[in-house]
Amino acid sequence: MSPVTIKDIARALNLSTSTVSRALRDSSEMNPETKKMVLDYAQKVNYSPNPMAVSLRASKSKAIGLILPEIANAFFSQLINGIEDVAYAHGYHVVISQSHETYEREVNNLNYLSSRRVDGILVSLSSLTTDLHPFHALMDQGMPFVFVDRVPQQGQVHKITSDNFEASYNATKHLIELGKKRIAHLTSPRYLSITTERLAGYKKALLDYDLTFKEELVKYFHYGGAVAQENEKTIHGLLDQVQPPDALLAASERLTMASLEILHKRNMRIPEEMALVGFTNNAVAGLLNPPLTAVVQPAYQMGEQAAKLLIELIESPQKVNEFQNLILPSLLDIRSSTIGSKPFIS
Amino acid sequence: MSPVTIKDIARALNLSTSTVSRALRDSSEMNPETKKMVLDYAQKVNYSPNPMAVSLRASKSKAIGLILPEIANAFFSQLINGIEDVAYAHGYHVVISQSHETYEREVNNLNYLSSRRVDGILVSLSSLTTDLHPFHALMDQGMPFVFVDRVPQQGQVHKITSDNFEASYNATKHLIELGKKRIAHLTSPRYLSITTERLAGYKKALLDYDLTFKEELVKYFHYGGAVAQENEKTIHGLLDQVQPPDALLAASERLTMASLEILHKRNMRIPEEMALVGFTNNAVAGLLNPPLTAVVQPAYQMGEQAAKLLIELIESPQKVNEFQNLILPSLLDIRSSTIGSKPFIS
DNA sequence: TTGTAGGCGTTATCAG
DNA sequence: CTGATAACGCCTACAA
Repeated sequence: MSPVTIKDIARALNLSTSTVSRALRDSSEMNPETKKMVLDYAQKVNYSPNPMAVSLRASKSKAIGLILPEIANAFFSQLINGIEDVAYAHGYHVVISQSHETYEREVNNLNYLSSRRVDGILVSLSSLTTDLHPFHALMDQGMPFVFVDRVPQQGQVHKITSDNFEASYNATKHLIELGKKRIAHLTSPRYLSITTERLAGYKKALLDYDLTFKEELVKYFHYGGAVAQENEKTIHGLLDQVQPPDALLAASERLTMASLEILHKRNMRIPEEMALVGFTNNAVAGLLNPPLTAVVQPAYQMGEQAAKLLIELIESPQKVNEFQNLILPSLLDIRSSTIGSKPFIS
Repeated sequence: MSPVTIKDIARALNLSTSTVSRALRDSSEMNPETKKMVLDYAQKVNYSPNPMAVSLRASKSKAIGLILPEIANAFFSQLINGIEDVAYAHGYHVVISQSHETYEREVNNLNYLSSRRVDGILVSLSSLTTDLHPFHALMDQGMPFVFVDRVPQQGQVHKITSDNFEASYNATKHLIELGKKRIAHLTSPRYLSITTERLAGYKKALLDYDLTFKEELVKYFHYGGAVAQENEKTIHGLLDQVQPPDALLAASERLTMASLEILHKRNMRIPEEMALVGFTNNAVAGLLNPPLTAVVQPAYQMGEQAAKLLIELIESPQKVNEFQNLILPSLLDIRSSTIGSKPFIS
């Protein structure tokens, strides 16, 4: 009924628990026949070691913590996918927690995970995080950390990101080459790394193509698009400016969809009146009205790499003696919301 | 550096570990002053109990396992959301694993979770699962189980589902009332509960409105829509029949999107030539081309209820002496893919 | 009211 | 080559 233990096996085979343990750990310093006997019996009774006992003994939980803004989002769920696959393959399980884009919950989760004694933590920062002290406090205590996608702007940490500068540069360039002159950029709060990098790519493209950067065409969304009211107010405000934009570059899933929705409501012709490029990993971008030109981040691969690095950090910290900073390329999927082969009629 | 233990506190305060333990557990059988002293000190040094030790002692892991087909899917990620929130609030963490719609990986995950000594398991079955023996074997050993959404067709188990019959009935009725006569149903393999129930709702609506059920208008997808090749072959086949349908009712996220994509490719007018209703929790259903009439399941609530029930089962099994079978209502979001207020031009 | 001792399951060290 | 012992951190009879 209750799980078989080493003690049970020892009793059944008239051996000591140490011998059984040795056999199970496949030690070479023992009689091969004894070993075989133990292994066979263990197999027969379907023995599997109690992970809590192993963990207690080794002071390792074989668990990694994950803190991210939200789960129900194409980018993050693909990211989890990559993380889970790698973690699982290495015998780790993943404890997921969501910050819901608030700093308070993020710190709560951090405390929860450390009290859970996870062996390492993966983080994608909330849009409201400015103070990294709680993270550094844990790092100083030796907890391995890897940041993914939304990483700290400064400080020595391990990070896995996608090439936000390049992605944003290419998206902007694409719009410019289509003749757009007043390209607006809708993005997350300033203090996020992704914001800075995407903004920089956007600016550089303008510069390279002799368009002047206009501050009034950049809108920062405090909640990164998570609050519908803020989205509507700001986007309508942008479109109602005296000199409205002729194209939008939205820097997040939610901002992209909010923009599209508002363009629909205003019955604007896309891309003639207003072109739209958005960062999104949603699989149905091509089925939207109109099919959406999208910046697609390599979410699954980012998850894989992040988990891989974290597990290396956990298992052989000395091997990784420099701070890693891996940058994976994004894709620009060009569709009708910019090239407009199919007219959108509302 | 290393975490504070009860022993550390005992030493610092010149007490025995049992006294410290008692204070921490807020025992009444002790000197209030001693208790206060311990509590204050524990607070000061930021003591938190080692969960592995607690788990080993109590033989409870405070973890629940979750097996589902995939994470990167709007329905399942919302489901996880609900589960996580409830679990977290009760001090449990969730170990997620994906079957990727195969039976083999599902059984692997089951074994992994039980070797991990999770306190209970939540399952949404893969589309290929027919043999429930591995589940029942574990149940017989006392492992609490709750099934969600894709639940076993027979056998005494706890289940949380949405009202598939009603949802499907209403969707079909909606199509009939719009004048559709040849409504096709695209669905998962026959042995899934959701398939049977959705098929039954579909049939009943036809019956109630004097339309005859035609076997050739029902298509079962072995992989539940996960394999693009099967999707295309089957859907094109359906549309190429001598008497093609005039409406589609797709019973899963992937089948819905695959259908829409193929209708696009064939330049069909939706809903005039072909109406489409699909089961999907994708937030952007309203931004699709055309905006999609969707059956939306209460994924978050299903997750909450499932986690709540499982935790009850774990913590007070005697309280739940009957098999629960909770059925939550779905929503039908009616949009242009059926009522066609906005023409779709390709 | 507090302390001692033993055990949860495992493994490493040290004897034999 | 095998066995006894102790320890990981916590809790709880039982003893004082």
